[in-house]
This record gives sequence, C-alpha cells and structure tokens, in this order.
Amino acid sequence: MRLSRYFLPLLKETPAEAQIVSHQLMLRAGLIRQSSAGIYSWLPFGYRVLRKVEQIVREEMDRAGAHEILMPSIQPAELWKESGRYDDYGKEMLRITDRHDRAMLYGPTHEEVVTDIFRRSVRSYKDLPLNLYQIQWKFRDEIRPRFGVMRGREFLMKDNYSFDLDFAGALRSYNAMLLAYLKTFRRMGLTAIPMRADSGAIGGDLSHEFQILAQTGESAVYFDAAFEDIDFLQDELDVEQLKALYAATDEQHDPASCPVPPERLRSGRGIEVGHIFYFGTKYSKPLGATVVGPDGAEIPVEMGSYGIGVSRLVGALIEAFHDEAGICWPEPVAPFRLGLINLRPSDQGCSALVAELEAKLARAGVEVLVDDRDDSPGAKFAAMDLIGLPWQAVVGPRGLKEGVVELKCRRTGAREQLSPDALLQRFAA
RNA sequence: CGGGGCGUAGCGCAGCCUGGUAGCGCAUCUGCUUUGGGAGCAGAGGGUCGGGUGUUCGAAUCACCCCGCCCCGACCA
Repeated sequence: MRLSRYFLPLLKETPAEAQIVSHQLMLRAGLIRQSSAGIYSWLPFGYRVLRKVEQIVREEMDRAGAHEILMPSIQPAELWKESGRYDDYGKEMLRITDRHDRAMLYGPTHEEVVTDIFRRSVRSYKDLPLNLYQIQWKFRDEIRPRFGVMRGREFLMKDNYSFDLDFAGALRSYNAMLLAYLKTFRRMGLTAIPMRADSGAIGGDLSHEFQILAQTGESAVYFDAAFEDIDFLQDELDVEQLKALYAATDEQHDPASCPVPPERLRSGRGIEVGHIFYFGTKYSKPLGATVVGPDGAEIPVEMGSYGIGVSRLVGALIEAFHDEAGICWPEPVAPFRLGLINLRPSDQGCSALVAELEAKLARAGVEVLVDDRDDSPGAKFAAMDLIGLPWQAVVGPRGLKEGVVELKCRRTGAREQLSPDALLQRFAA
C-alpha cells in the first residue's frame, strides 16, 4: 500500500477531547474518528487492527470448539421481559420503538437471544456441550462514555455462551474458556491476569475478569509472580492451579491478609479486557431452555457466558505498547508489518529500489506500507514512528550509494544497515 | 444524574471582562528553493464565531433558553 494513495489522516497536534494516551494516539495516527459521545468510526488503519484482533479471538474460539454465529443487534423487548431483565437493566439499555409501536432494544448483551435460539433447536442432552459465539457490535448507553474506544457506548465484543447438562460440564466449559482467553491475549503480546470477580448484573457465582498489564491501566492490580513464569502458549496448563493463584484488584486486595509472600507479590496497573461467568440456569429456567436427559427428564441447561472487548482491546494494546513518539504495535496485530520510507521520491534510484522492494515483499505476502509522499525526511520519520509499524526500512540517497537500506525496529529503536537482498530475506522468509 | 469546564477555519488557540462586523500557529492549495528526524520564502483559499430568542443604532462579545463535547463523582466489557 502506498501512503500517497491511502486514507491515513494524521494529526500533528493532540485533539483537546482526548485524555488518555491511547485515545490521543488513535486520533492522531488516523485509526478512528468520533461520531458522537462514545461512538466512533474506524478508519482503514484502525479497522485493520480491529480485524486482526478479531481474527486472533476468532481462531482461539474456534480452536476451543466454539461455533461462530451472528445474532441481531436489535432485539425484541419480549425476550427480556421473559428473562426478567427488561425492567432491571435500567437506562444503560437503549430502547427503541418501531413503526408498529413494538418495543425493541439495541442489544447490550445476548443471553436472551442465544437462549432463545437454543431452546427452539436443541432437545437432547446428546447435543451437549454446545458453545456458540459471535463478534458483534453492542450498545450500552453509559452515563459517561470516556477514554475513546476504551469506554465507548458502542463497542465490538466477542461474546460466547456455553450450554451443558450439569455443573461438572459447565465447569469444564468455563475452564476451557479461561485457558482460551489466556492464550488469546498472549498471542497479542499481552500479559493477562485472571482475577476472581463479582459477577455483577449478569448474575452467577463463578466469574473471572481478565486484566492486562499496562502502566496507564485504570486500576491497580496485585498478583502472584507465578503468572509471569507461565508460558500460556506452550505449557500444559492446570486450570485449577491457575485459578488458585492469587490475583486481586486494589478494591479486593488486603495487604494484611494477602497469602502471597512479599517477594512473590507483583503489582501493576490493569485494564479489563475480558470477563467470564458461570450462571447456571439463570436464563435457561425462565426461558425454558431444557434438554431431555439420559433418564428422560426435562432439565434446564447449565450456562455460562464469556466476553472479550474487541474494540476496547485496540485501545488497551496502545496503552500497553507506546512511547513518546507514538504507537509500537506488536507484530500479530500491527496494521502493516513493515513501513518502507522512500526518503527522496524525486530520486530515480530511490524510487526504483523502493518499487522493487515493494513488489517483492508484496509477492511474498508481507504487509508493507510505503511512504512515497513528497515530504521532508523528518516529517516521514515522525509519521512512521507515530503510526508504530513494528519495522521501518529507509531507502535514501545516502544509503543507496553504499548499496544499503536502513532497518529500524520500532520497539527497541535498534537500527542496522543491510543490503536490499538481506532485507528481503529477513521479511520474505 | 449531581458538580465543574468548554464550543471562534480541518487541528491547537487568542479575541469576550470593557459591544463597532474576526485573528494567530499548524494543516490545505499554487510557485520556487530545499531534502537522513515534524524545511524556507512568496502568494492563495477556507468562518451562518454551536443554535435560538432578547437587549442595542450595532452582538463572537451582554441576558435568557436549548444543543453538543470534555472533566470529577456514582456506574461499567
């Protein structure tokens, strides 16, 4: 992709409305634009990241045996009256009336809809366990949206719902999701700490929230250093052992009664990016979601629900990975892997080499963004640092004479000179 | 929803107190020069001053109402 033909509106100055660094950088680096309070458009650059995050989540859900579906964003109020939540949910729920004066709502979550799908289609315990998920826009009419996409009113969420015959099965589903979540976040380069949590309005008695560590996180968190030693992508993990490890947000943390010895206690700041719940028959009972068990009796299914804030994760990633100059994307979610700067597009040699590199990289499937704009070198370096692609390659007249290009790692700032062929080897391999 | 702040060019702001018909920086456009860390010079375009009502000869400026956005609190993936 050539920057001269791309849509990447960058801002030199920080918009006044953005308070936290991820919001500022998302606006400055051309990821999003605000439409109204807590509601955003995703521009090409931001949308690429959103889709990458979404894809990692999707792959891990699929790997865990969940099936992707897509439920409606607009739901009928009747379902919520059946579950009893219509009156409970309060003003956070955006209520809509259609032309026939029928009560509708923009879904803040989908327990009712998915339970309705289940009850109309599943009859036998033999069809269990079942785990359905979707990645869908949701709306919660927050009293005060803030922090950009971190706390928007409209947000993209992965939510899934497990259906099991009994508690033991539900627990297996719950544990499988807990592990899937740890892998999912790890794949994005994030350290996520599962913490026992109140199950809140959704209800139930087994619940963990997932906090990722970032210096600018919204709340202080304390956890056992053992979390740092676990390789979530490689190790065979013992869920019960994991769940037994200490982790708490500052509201729940009591230094006096903390079981972790001080030398093993880590503290940091966390951003909540996921939440899992077991809630038994809270919805299956009122909605009549039952299966026939081995003994011929109708049994309400045991359910759990599991959420990941996909759009919030984009902000959280930036909170975790940035510096003074801008964003530093981890490779798995970077909008492009390599930024190729043509330092002097008016120079035929530079342009020829850039075109050749671009073509060969593209052929090898490398996502490359070429800065071919007629701008000053400093402006290009600053822009490239701001948008935070993991690797930057510079083709300029100076290096061209020596037959080298400069490669810079955005995260570490390390630079090296290498031949164009060596560059291709490095990325096309 | 309670408390506070702010709405003036795409972005950041000044002007408002003390009323006289709008300005600065950046960005944009044109031309020339420049080119390894947000270039220089010259020129140009861009505004119902958030909206409405009122006061006044005259309102960005004063008064009242409304709307939007931001911050603190309560709430939250």
